[in-house]
Amino acid sequence: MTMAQKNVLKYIILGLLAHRELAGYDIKKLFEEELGDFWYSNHSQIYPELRHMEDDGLISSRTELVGKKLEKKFYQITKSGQQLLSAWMHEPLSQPVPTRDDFTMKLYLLDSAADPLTRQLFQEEIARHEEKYQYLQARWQLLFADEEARQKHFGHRCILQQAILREKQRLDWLRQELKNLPVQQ
Amino acid sequence: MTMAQKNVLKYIILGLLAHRELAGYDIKKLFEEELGDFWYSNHSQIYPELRHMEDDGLISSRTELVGKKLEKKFYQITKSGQQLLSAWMHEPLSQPVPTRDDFTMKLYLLDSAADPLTRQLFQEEIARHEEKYQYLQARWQLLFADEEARQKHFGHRCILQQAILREKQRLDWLRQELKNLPVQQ
DNA sequence: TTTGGCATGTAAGCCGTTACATGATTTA
DNA sequence: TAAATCATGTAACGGCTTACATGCCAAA
Repeated sequence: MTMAQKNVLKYIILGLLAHRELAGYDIKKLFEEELGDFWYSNHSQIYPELRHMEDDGLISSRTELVGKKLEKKFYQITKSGQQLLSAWMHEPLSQPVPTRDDFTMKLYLLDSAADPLTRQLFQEEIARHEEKYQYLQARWQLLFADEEARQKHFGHRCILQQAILREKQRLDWLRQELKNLPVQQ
Repeated sequence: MTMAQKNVLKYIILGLLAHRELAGYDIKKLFEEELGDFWYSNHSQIYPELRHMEDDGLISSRTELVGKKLEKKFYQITKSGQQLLSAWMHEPLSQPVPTRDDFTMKLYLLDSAADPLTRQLFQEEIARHEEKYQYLQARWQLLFADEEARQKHFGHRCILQQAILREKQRLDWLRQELKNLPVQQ
């Protein structure tokens, strides 16, 4: 009954192509550079998916020459693709999935707060999220420092801001818990 | 290089068995009732994994009769299993994976805050997280209402508390953003 | 001219979901 | 006695990762 993750990559690609035409490599780059914190797919998944979508008539393509021999294949969304994208955008959100986060699971499996591993685990998790927090803030500065940019790219601003807040909240909680751990000698 | 999620289920099972012996069905129940927000596996994955782990000598088993015919197979962790579990617990945490959350992706793909879909999306996401927030708080009341219980089950208390805070923070942010959306007529 | 990035592809395997399947036991 | 739950299993399939593979182009 749940349905869960039914080829979401397809809709992501449609959504990206709805803004402008892109080649497979461009999509790969978007995942690596701009979207990586929220969605990622390998090129080995992207290229076959694109051809499959073209077979289904959701997208069309044209080939452009880069240099003298290298061909770059740009894809455009079709009417049919736009309809499918719109249908997905209007579909109810799927149920939240388990976090499957290894820190969380290791923490759960610990017997007591006094276990030396506990402190180590918290410290490691803090370092991991501190790094991410810094990285996300740097991206915010880079992308949305000025008011003008904040007006454009509404969706992008939104999700980046939410990600930053999430990291901050998690760091606060982690540091609080670490402080309350029993001291070992 | 990344390694990421290398059969974590195996270690979860080892961690659970480190506390007490369990049958496959018990593990399934734990995922459904106690752990479902953080980890979940279907029984069709659990049972083959258990037999595989027994073949590898990580766990052993004994069979108990329920009623007159029904056999229940209890598994215990072995020395070898304890060693592997400990090694995993000491392993560095894996890198955070992309959220792959459909709300986040839909939001990113929206062109502007003025799109009627935006408001609808926020409202739906709020409802989704409100429900989860209520559910998690009910679980907290049920499990950790009294001080005594809070001392035991350290790990469980920790991750439940963090999950509640996470939902709360997300709800606050969602409501704030919704308030700031341009009004439509 | 060499190195790194551009550009696209195939294939194996793992993890997880869904569905199919069977039968016993307990509870209402 | 019927329905719900206990208890365990197999099989098909899809999504994602990893590895293998090829060749062109731009910049140092």
